[in-house]
Amino acid sequence: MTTAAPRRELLLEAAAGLFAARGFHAVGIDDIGAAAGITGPGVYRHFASKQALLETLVDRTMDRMLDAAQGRRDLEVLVDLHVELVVSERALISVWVREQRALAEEVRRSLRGRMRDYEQIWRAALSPRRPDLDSAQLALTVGSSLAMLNTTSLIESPLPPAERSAVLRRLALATL
Amino acid sequence: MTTAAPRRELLLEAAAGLFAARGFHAVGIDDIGAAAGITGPGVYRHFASKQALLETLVDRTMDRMLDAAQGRRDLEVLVDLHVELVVSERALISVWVREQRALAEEVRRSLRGRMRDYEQIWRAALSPRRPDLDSAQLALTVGSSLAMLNTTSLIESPLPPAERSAVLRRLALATL
DNA sequence: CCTCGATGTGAACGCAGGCTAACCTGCCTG
DNA sequence: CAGGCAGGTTAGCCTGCGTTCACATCGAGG
Repeated sequence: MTTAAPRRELLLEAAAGLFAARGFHAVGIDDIGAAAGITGPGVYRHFASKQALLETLVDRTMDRMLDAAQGRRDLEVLVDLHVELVVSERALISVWVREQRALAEEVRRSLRGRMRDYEQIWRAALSPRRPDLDSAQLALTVGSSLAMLNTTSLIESPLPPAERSAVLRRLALATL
Repeated sequence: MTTAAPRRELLLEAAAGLFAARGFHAVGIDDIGAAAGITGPGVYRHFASKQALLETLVDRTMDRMLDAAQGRRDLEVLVDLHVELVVSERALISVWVREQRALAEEVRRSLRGRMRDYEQIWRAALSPRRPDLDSAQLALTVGSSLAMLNTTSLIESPLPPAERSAVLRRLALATL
């Protein structure tokens, strides 16, 4: 039924859910293992450490953002792609947004670099539309818009996903 | 010069700065004490626990939001007040936004209730301007706008504070 | 003075929790 | 069929850290 999924993937899903719900530090290795159907120490057959699990999650999320946006020049397409990611992968986004501080400094640096690349794609798509903004204002605007999408996706709402997406899209375009 | 401030206030300031920079769990009691000029155990002369420190910080932030907004009916005034708070108290906002999960469930519940009150004030000010939105859309819009202000205030930017405020204000009004 | 409460200190306790060690099992392969 | 790697298990180590304890200091009143 559910899982032809190899254990490693199960662990990543379990960890994403738990980290999103309770926060990295509040989740124990035993919790993660149990949620994936094994005991705590078994996790170390698949990941070198609890931190490595978090790194993998955050890295993958960043990969997905960059892969999707790579080469796109149309701002509305970029918004749609980001909205799509953000509503369909709430747990990953939550972890990505809130738990970066739990990473080693070196990993965070590389991550910030890649995030800069991502924002650069957005800025390039935005700047022709907004000749009124200088580069610092452009950067802050893009950063805000993304921050809004990321954190808004975590808000509970009775609206069905399709309508949520529509609202998010409208809000993002309004800020841009 | 610096400190006629009683120790208790020093501790709160120190804790706010440290929690904002490193996160609640990554900060030790000894760090907090040291940053306020005493040793770790000395903290317990002023607060019952590390959690109590966090509670006080978060509670105060919520108080300030509610007090400022109480009775206001003009949306632009509400935006200005929030922007003002958010740019002048980055550490408090950072803690308030990111560390609520570290609180006991009971405290979080009460906090969510007060946050609902705060958003209710915003919704009341927004709804006459946006008859096109139903109540769920209104709620999500307000939530997004606030989420954007809160998290954007944490973004590093070369812009001077006054200009940052102006950008934030413009962005918030654009979403509303 | 003497005491007493407020405030701080160094030492130590206890426990949670990440991680390692030692061992078992079963499947795949030569 | 033998052997070995992949992937689990249980028990336990060990460190970090929040918290408590017993004791100093010191300014204020009686």
